[in-house]
Amino acid sequence: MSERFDPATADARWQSVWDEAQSFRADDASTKPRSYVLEMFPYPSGRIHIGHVRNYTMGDVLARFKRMQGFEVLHPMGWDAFGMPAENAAMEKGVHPGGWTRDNIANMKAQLKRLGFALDWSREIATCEPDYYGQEQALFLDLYAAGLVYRKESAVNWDPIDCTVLANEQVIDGRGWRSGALVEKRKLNQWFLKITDFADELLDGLSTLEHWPEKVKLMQENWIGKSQGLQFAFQLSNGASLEVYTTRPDTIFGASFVAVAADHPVAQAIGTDEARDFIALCKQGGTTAAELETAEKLGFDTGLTARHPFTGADLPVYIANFVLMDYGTGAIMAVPGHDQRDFDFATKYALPITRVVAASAEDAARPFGTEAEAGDGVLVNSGFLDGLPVAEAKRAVIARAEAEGWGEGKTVWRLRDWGVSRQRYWGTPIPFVHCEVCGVVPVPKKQLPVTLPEDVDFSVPGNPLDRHPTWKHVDCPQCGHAARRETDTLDTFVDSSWYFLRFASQPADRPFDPAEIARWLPVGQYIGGIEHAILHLLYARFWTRALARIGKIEVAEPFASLFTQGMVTHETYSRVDAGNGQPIWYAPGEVARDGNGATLIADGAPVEIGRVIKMSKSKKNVVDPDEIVAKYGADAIRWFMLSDSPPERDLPWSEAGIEGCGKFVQRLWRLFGQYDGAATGEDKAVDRKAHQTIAAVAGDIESLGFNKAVARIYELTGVVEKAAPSASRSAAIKVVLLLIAPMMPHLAEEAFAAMGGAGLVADAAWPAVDPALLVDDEVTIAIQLNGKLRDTLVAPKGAAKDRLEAMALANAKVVAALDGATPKKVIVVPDRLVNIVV
RNA sequence: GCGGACGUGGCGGAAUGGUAGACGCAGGGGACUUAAAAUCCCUUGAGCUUGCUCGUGCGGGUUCGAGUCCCGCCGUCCGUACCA
Repeated sequence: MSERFDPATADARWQSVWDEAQSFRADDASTKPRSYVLEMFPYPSGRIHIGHVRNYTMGDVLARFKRMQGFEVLHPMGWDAFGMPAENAAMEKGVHPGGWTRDNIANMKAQLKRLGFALDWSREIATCEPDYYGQEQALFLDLYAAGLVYRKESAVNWDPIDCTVLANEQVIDGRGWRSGALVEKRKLNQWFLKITDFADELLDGLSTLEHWPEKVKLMQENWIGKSQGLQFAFQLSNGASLEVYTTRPDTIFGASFVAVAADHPVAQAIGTDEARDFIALCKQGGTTAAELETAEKLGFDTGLTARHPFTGADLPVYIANFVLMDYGTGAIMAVPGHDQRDFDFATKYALPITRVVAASAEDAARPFGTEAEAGDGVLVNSGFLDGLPVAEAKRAVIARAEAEGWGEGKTVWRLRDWGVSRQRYWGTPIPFVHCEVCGVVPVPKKQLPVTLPEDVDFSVPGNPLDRHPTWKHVDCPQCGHAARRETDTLDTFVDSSWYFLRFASQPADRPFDPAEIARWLPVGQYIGGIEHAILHLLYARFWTRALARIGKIEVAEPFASLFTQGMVTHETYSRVDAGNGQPIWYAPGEVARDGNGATLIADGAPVEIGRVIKMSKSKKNVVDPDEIVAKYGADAIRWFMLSDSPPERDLPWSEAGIEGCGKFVQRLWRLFGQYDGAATGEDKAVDRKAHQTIAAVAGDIESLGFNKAVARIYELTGVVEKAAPSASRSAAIKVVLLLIAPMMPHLAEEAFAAMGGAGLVADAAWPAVDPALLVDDEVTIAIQLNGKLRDTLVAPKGAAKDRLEAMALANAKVVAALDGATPKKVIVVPDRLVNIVV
């Protein structure tokens, strides 16, 4: 063997060996047990980011490990290729979104190949290609036929200068990012998917997802937001009635005003100039929840009153900017004492704040501080409800309302239907035609795909499809009259809601073959960022259930096991610009870093080391995976991605860290060079360590605890290095090679070949474990006095409690501490500790 | 605003309610070398009286025993429905 492992030649050599052998091609006809390992596919932004490397390395280790364990593994890769950045590039650089995207895909694919991922490239998908989005259009038509697609008015961010719809991301401090104009809400007729039809299923289904993180399930549960409440009608002073919904019917005696949303019919009907001005005021600003909820609470007194169903009091009716038309009925009864938004509003407009829930009946008159009290307690100042706990009072009010006929208990969901219309070019065209005679007409399936026109103009803001000279002019598929093609495209979340099905099966004439789907799905392990905890993962669950409901597939949940990985972060380097006081950021490559500080290479003067944050172009704290691979090899960067930080947490990138990984690659190479197949003699300690490590690492990989697996491999490596030559040692060297094979596959192949091994490590089996070698026969027992460690003793494993107690009581330190006294109590935990309480 | 998570040495972190700091990085000391690189060995939570005290964001609580469980704070991060 050569002295050093040379990734510059070895990496590419093994990558092409795997390619030619089609080592990672999933065989649909295989009789082996199957394992579908999937990482969230990337948006082709231009370059692979270190975060991608981390995500795909984790998936790769698992995929290779599953292969070693005898599974037929499906481990595919593709491109979430529609989206705004391509249009931005078109506007800024004058390139075509398609050309830009496809160039990026080519570059990023080459980058992924250099990292040696065990991917089945024969199943590669790009969502921007008609063979993918055409099938998506077919599925969309199926959902439409099943009544799960409809149109309704909905608000968007409108830039009044550019006359264009803005994404939330394009609204900065309430202004359009290019024009700087104050953004307003504008209503458009848009396409919706009936995800709310599945609210119950999506909620109940969470309990079947045993291998999902609890936090993600909890977030989805809260997002779906099932609540039981009371819907009831107030009689208004103008003779009309007003339906309101409340989740706190128990607090009804504390209602001091009623509020409606600005686009509620009651508000619209006021008709005075002042009311119109106020409603216009509510239209200012963007559509995000964060913006709506943090905006100053504003109200307009309509002059109407609403009669309280119990007290008969006349409550003022306000139009309020914090009431949402999309939730409940768009109107509320406001109880300032026990809801913070109502409290803020009542304080501002000097409305009464009444206590109706208190810790106890004696507490009924206690004044409020500066906040509402939303907590539990008993009802006070509430007539027939006095003394009841909150939950009972809720039931009592609902029962009374139903008995008297003015209201009913109702389940309401926070989840809203999914608006999928986007007024943009670079997305899946929505396959519909608007005909003056027939109305909205679906494009017949045989005319699919509806493809995007290539000749588009990005020189002015707005949707190029809308102003294209010919594309949108078509004949009605139904009556043949001149008609207009739908120019909205689908939300890119639709593209990512079924790609995992297309990976499993991709016939040319259908979206997928249900039989193949049944064989591969659900995905055994899905890995991606926590930022997708709600939207992407909920939409994908919804699509799967919707396709199941209409009989296309028989899968209920797409992802059996989910893992959310942390971000890759890096220190920031900056200096304050003397001129404008703004920081100037420097890239890691421009900076020389030692143990104490950092200096700018260009002038040798110090720069400030800032916080460790997510890598971002604006802060320049990015590193390019290609440069790292060129310098240290693919295995070193893969090893770094798995080391130290637990995979669900952030991983701070460091030069020192990657250098250490490069050194470890060489250290292993030297160890592998010491392999001697002819060595003889047994070394029980080495055997034991090797087998314990095999079992532990397998468990760690299975549970994606890569950092722990890495630590154990370091330990075993240290033990084997120090051991004297023996057959055990040689066997252990081979064990190390197989354990690191999923993580550092190039090194493993190169060393295996140099040892004279036959075949590929990529096809090797995971080493077998001898259970007899897993247990030690002696354990160290802690001796505690009052829970504090005083000494330890060595005892045979499984020693009886009274024997351990006797050994501990005979301990010199214990004898000294007791000084002849009898201990109050002795707690013995077998194989663990003896705690003597004095 | 709302929902969710996280917080342990100089740094990343380990620890079924049971010996806090495994393993790695960085630091200190040494070996090898003409020298350097590479490699190897030893050492490294803090304090002091050198065998004891204190130590897991802060304040309480439960327990024989709390990094771990409970209550209340503080800080940071993620999501918030048109970023992907």
